[in-house]
Formats: sequence, structure tokens, C-alpha cells
Amino acid sequence: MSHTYSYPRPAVTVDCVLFGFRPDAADLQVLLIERADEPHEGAAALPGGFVEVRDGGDQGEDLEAAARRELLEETGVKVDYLEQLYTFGKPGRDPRGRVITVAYIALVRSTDHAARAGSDAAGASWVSLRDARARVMAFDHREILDMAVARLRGKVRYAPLGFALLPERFTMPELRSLYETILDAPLDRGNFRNAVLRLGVLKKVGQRKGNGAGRAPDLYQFDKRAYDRATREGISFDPVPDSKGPPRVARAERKRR
Amino acid sequence: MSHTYSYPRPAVTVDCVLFGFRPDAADLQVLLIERADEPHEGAAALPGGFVEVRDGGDQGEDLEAAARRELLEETGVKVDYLEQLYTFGKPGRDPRGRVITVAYIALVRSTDHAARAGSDAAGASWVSLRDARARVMAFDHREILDMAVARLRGKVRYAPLGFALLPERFTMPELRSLYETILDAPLDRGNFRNAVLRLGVLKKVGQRKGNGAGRAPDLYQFDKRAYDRATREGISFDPVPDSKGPPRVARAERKRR
DNA sequence: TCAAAAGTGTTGTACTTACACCCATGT
DNA sequence: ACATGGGTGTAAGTACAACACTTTTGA
Repeated sequence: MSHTYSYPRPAVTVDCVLFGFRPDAADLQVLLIERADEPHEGAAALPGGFVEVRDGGDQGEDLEAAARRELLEETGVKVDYLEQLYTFGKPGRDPRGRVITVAYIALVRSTDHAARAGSDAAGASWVSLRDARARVMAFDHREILDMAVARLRGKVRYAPLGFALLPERFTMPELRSLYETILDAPLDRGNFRNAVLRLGVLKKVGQRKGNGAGRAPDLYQFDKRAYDRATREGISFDPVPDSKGPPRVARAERKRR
Repeated sequence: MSHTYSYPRPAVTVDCVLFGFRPDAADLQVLLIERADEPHEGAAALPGGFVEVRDGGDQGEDLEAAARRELLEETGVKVDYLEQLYTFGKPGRDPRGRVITVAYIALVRSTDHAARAGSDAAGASWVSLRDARARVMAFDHREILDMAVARLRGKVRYAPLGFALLPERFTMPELRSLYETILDAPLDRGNFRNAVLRLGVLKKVGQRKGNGAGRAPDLYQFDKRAYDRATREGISFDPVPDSKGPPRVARAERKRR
């Protein structure tokens, strides 16, 4: 069956940059597909595909729904957070014809979902951000990935985004480690803790024992109500030092007292 | 001539929220088109139109180029700043068929360009934001406008955006008035001044006399080099008081000395 | 009992806020 | 001269970066 229009139309796809976090890894995880077909056969690609469109009264699916569907089909992953990133439509970005793609950032709580190969892909797998950057990527997916990382790095400083990457219950060191991973910078234990707790969105729910040496860290989970309110009211949560910082002198000074 | 595809495809358009600023007005200006055809004949709409696509080797124009072209065609305005806002693609947003639109925010230095009616529109005119919100708007353009205002309000606090709305040479009171207009909040004269000058992107270039009573304000323009550097390095420029503010007590206290 | 790791408190500095004061212009 | 409005300085108060101290765990 074919479909005819009086002017040429572009194909429209969605592509997803799916981030995950493993407490044991020193880097963010990204889910990549190995392309099974030409063009760019064998290259790494972001999961994604065509948006379902119909010409009748029912016009098809929403863009965000398309992103969720493609992620589920291609990788078997159900996302916890989804946000539109940017729309890429440069002529020539796909050699087969004009393709405009709406890119999304997706976050998942757990990378346990064994990423499995779907019908459109030779294979889907979690790759560390560092490794991902070393791969050859199809189309303009490198550019999309870079923009996604930049956005994540930027947004994490004023929105409580990182939380969507952790399991339901987590410890303060895990949360801090996550932010250090995303921002690629060391963060002060005490100050990070205070900043997070001042948000008032966390509940203490016991502690985790048996982690090896050291004091057992407290376990936290979200106060969903307070979290939603905070998100709506646009809280500011910046765990990054000001770079110019206040105490610059007077370290030895204090020791003398 | 007709174009045939094996799957149905959406039409893709660009729509622009074009902001302008008039120092004499107490509100931001938005450029609106009055729709000449059904659907929504007579309603207000954002300037925009179809992205040019070709099926051959030359695949057509870039999305951003489409936005610039439509603005020029429909309103005769050349924009100074253009930024992609969001892509709207909900099924049913256009009753005629599936249409996905890539929305842009555009800023112009001067609203002098007499907005003139183009071929696709019954009329294009600058309208204050307040008036725009009171109009009936076509499609989901109300939603697009609201998102654009929210983005502008948010972004202006950490990026030197507002500058793109002023003529080449401007005074500090004008710049402050612009920010007060965008943010819809009064700003302290001295503090605003200090914050702006601390950025180090302005050059003093004389002063403006003959404005009526009062001291003649200094004229400024950009140090382009410093401005670009600042933009690249992601300066933070937040003219908005912290809401909790420091001096809360001790006002009467000082008077007594 | 010691090392390791997490929780908690302390402190100087720098920055922000709200003004006050001084200056320049037109009437 | 004086009213109007813009430029400039300043003190109080606060937040925060750095880091010391305390507590709890496993070996």
C-alpha cells in the first residue's frame, strides 16, 4: 500500500539517548545498538525508529509515545524519565532521503534489564560513555550523544534529575558517586550531603550493613509528594563548588588556635 | 506533481515565536499573524510554514533556514537570534492531517521593521504579550507561546540573552527596563548595574543627552570578543534577587548611626 | 584496637541586598 | 535653583567551601 502527497514529505523518526548508572562503574552507561543493515552497517547507533503516522482520522502516535515504544521494542527497557532533547533535520544526515529525527534523553533506574537485541538491531548493549565515544557512530548520532551529555551535565545542576538514575532505595555515597560520575568532578562529602538534605525530599529508611569496612551508610528514598512539589516549583540544586570558592586563605591560620 | 511513499508521512512545519522590545512599552512584543484561511480563519497564529523537502539528491533546506525564510516571507523581519524551542507533534493538533512542527524562539533588536503582511497571511503585527494572551489562537499555538515565554524567562537568568533584544547602543536603564519587562519584576538599579558590568562584556561609548529631566545616562555597546567568550564559557548572569535575601533585619538600626 | 568510611559540626570569606549619597541634566 | 533620574559607594547578613571532628562498622 502506498501513500501519495502533493508535496514531498520527510520521514520522521525518534532517537533516544538512554542513560543508566551502575554504582560499580566509574562512568555513565549508554545503551547502543549495533546496526544490522546499510547504511552504516556494523556501526553503533542510538535506539530509535519511525514515528507511526496514519492518514485517516486517527493520525497515529505521539512523539513521546514513539520514543517509549521504540525503546521497548529495540531494547526491552522501560524508561523512568523521558525528555525531548532536540530535533535534528539537516539535509543529508541520512543518505537514503530526507529524515528528520526528534531526539530524546531517557533515564532508567536500573541497568539490570539485560539489554536484548530486538528485531531492528543486531544487538543492544550498555556501553560506558567513554567506550561509546570511542566507537564509530552512524549518521549524526555522535552529535546527538554529545548534546545529550552536555544537557544532562547542565541540567543536573539545577534540577533533581540524577535521582531518576538510582534504584528506589539508595545511600548518600551512591548518590554522590552518581553526581561525581555525571559531572566528572569530585564533590565534598559533607557539603553534598547538606545540599541534598536541605532540599527536603528524602526520607531516611534504615541503613545498609555489610559493605566491607567503614560505617554503615544510611538508606534513603524519596518523599514523592515533596519531590513533585520541588520539581514543580523549580528548586535549585547545585552540588558543584563555585570554582572561585570562599575560603582561599587562612588554612594554616585555623590550625594554630 | 505528486509524491508517493510506502508508509504514510507527516507534514513538517516550523513555527516561530518572535519577540521584540520597545523601550516605551511596558510589555514584551510578540509578532502574530492573522490567519487568512480555514482552519481557524481569523484567529491569531505564529508565523511559520512548511519545511522545504526534496526527494532527490538535494534533500531541501535545514530546519533553522526554514524558520528564517518563513519569518522573512511572512513578516519581512530578519532575526538576530534564533533558537530551537521544542517539537510539537501530538496527533490531532491540525485537523487536516498529521503535522509535526518544530518551534523556534526568535529575537530581534528592533521592532522598527514595520511588520508587513506577506503572501500567506492576512496580516502580521506586533502585539504586546498581554494582548497576545487575550487573543484566540490557532492550533496549539497558545501552548507554544506559553512555553516560549517560560523558556525566555528561565534562560535570561543564566545567559546573556536579553542583549539580543536591544539596539547596538543602549543605556543601562534601558537594559534594566528590558529585564524588568521579561521577568515582570522590579530590579534594583545599583545592583543590576554592578552585576552587568561585572560580566565585563560592555564598553562605554559616550552618553545620551536630551532625555528630559535627570542625569544623562551612559551609552554602552558590546565588546564582541568578550561577549562571545562569555557566551562560550557559560557565564552566569542572574539579576533576580534571591527571594530570601540577606538584610532582613537592621534597617532602622542603620538610620540611627 | 585499628583502619576505613560515613555522619556531623565549625569557620572564615566573599558575595549579595538594600539602601544612601552624590552627580548631571532640563525646566 | 530645584526636581528628576542616573552613577557610585557601603554595611549588614548570609551562604558556602573547606575541613576537622565524631561515630560506626569490619577485620
